[in-house]
Amino acid sequence: MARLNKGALVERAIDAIAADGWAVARLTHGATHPARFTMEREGVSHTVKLYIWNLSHGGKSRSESEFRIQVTGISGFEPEPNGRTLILGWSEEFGVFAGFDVQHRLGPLGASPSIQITAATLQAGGANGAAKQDKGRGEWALAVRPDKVGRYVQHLAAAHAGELEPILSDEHSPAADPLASEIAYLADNAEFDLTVPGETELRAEMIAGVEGVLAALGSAKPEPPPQMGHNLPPGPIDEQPALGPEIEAAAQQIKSELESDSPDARAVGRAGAFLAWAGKILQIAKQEGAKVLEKSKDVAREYMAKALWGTAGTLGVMFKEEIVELLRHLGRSILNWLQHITIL
DNA sequence: GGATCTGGGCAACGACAGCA
DNA sequence: TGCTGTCGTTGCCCAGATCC
Repeated sequence: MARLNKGALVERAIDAIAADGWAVARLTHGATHPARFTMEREGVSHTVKLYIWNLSHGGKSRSESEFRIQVTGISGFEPEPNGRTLILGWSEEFGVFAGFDVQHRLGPLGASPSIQITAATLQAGGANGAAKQDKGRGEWALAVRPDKVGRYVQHLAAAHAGELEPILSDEHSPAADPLASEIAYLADNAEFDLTVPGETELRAEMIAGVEGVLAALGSAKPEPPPQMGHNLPPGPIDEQPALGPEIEAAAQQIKSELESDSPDARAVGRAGAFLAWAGKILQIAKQEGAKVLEKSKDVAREYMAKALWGTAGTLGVMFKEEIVELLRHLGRSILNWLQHITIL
């Protein structure tokens, strides 16, 4: 089986992440190993350390199903501080990456240690997008198709806890949105210190963002259905907004927490993750609506002039266009705040 | 500048140990 | 006994050094 040199292996992984919509900036170049890079998307940024080798069969004396990476050239794995650390193997044969959990590989290495994964896992990963294999002691090895690698990095901890749903869920799920995912991750996993300098300024920024959302919601009540004419669109324009009450409730909850003396950062984070995701869904609704409306430029112009859009059959949303940006901006503010108060 | 040599890195392979 | 993980050996490949 053809194998790739180190530079090509790093390139393969970075290309996969970039193809998923992440802006990748390399911090190391060529065949430097481990490679380091940053990946940024929609206000979410990760610094990543990448260890990667070719995935090869275990040998003639081994089970046919056994594949592995052989860890050479390093004396041990060093996790990226405040970032993600990937241990990958690339299989040209299966067209998937094998991913191993650095948290289980932090001890001293042998002379040429290997980490195994089965052909069945690799095959399932190629077929389904991702697959997991229980290696015991709470460790999960993964097989991840290149188009899912970006999502894998985003949900690294959950994936190696055996949860594939965030990697495999569809593009409308919260897990598919980096901003909502990162906020939710911090809300559920980080420890916070509200006494750090600068917290009050960031909190004030969030309150302003929440008030902006609430104000926009107040002025985005459904308008009377437009007259149906030969050039007016049919469909959801006359439907009631489905996400409006939930967005308003979440925004009010955040506002209430932030105005208290000791806000619950987890509650703010969870509500904030929902609002960020709601913004994403509205954005998708807008884009899908635009696709539909491409067939009639007159209709599209009229729609956009009213700054309204809708999605038939999914959410039935109908909002002013500015709400998308207000929700996403608020999401970024909440992420910034959570990161600021996270105890390292 | 091109050909050849050399050493290091790494993948391939196999032996062995531990464990269920 | 079979499976899995670790370790050592072998040989290939590549980059740098050297020579013509």
